[in-house]
Amino acid sequence: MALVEAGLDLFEQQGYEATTVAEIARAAGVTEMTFFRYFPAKEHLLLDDPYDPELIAAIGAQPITDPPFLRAARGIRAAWRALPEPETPIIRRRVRITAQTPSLRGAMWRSTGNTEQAIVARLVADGTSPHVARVAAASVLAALVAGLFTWAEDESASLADAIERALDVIEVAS
Amino acid sequence: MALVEAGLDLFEQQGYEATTVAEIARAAGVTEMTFFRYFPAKEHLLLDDPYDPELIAAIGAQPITDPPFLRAARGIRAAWRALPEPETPIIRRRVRITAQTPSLRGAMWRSTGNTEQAIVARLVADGTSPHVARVAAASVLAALVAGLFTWAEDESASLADAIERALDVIEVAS
DNA sequence: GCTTGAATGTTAGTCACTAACATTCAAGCG
DNA sequence: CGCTTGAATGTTAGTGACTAACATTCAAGC
Repeated sequence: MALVEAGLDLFEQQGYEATTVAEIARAAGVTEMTFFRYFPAKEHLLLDDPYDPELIAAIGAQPITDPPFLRAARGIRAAWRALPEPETPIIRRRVRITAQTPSLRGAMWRSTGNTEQAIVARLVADGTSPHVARVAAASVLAALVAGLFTWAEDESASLADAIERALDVIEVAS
Repeated sequence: MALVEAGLDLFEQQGYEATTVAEIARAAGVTEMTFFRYFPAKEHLLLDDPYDPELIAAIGAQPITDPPFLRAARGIRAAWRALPEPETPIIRRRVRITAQTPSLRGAMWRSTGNTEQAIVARLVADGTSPHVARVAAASVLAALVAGLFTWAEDESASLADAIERALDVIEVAS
């Protein structure tokens, strides 16, 4: 989509906040109104939601004898290992812009809400108490996001490696 | 401050998004402009930033032989144990509204950015690599926030206990 | 050729937030 | 006691994200 192209270019040149939706629309040869028909908000040019179903399944497949926090971390690890490396160049640009823009970091966190809910539901269904599940889900997702952000800024790393290394940090007991 | 009172009341009655800054100002007998002189944004009625210095010191005091993730978690635990229980009723109302409003959850995450930076800096100064430090800080803070949210909705718990229980979840190796 | 439906445009409005300028009013000083 | 000054507040006008109602274009498909 031309809007994504235009948006990424402008964000990189001028910064996210300094770039106007009208500007992006104009650069894509289209009206502001049209922008909002494709994306519900400016931030959705950059935020895409990921692979929930695989993630949840992988968490469910962890040995139930492990504590919930470890099941969540190892589930995410397994799910990412199984995933094909996606078209990283665009993703990297998006994540990099997100990592550098405070308001987008917040938006990203908000947008992982669904994933968080899903992980909590999975853990609770396996017998974990809700408040434990919430902490485990939030904390593991935070690690994942931190890994993503680091990856975006470090040109040399592969996505899969970055995620694995992030999970290593929190799986202290492994 | 009358604005905080008015804001909390209105948010609880109508929800955060449905409440207008002008409304809050009017309820406090003041102008919209005045609101923005006291708070840089609507969300700052609810978000206050906490006890960074104590936190950082406590993390620095952990035995350097522990992995960074554990040092961060145990530092936060120690810092909170040492803190007096603050005027919880208002804090609980604020956190509850925040927990229930997606955009505020995002804002909260963004506003912990400073704390996160500070923790990262402390860990890095103690010899941890930046990317490991980032993951540890993000993940531990996520657990803390999740604990806060759970506490806000569970009338029976004490703040300190809620935090301790949240940290228990991620300190699997303890 | 005509109809219909999807994509796009237009206009007008709301709300958060900013900037420039004006007003009030209560010390504090000569 | 009048004057000055400075802080708190108000006024006006604007920008930018986003919404809603309505109009237009235009390319199938009959």
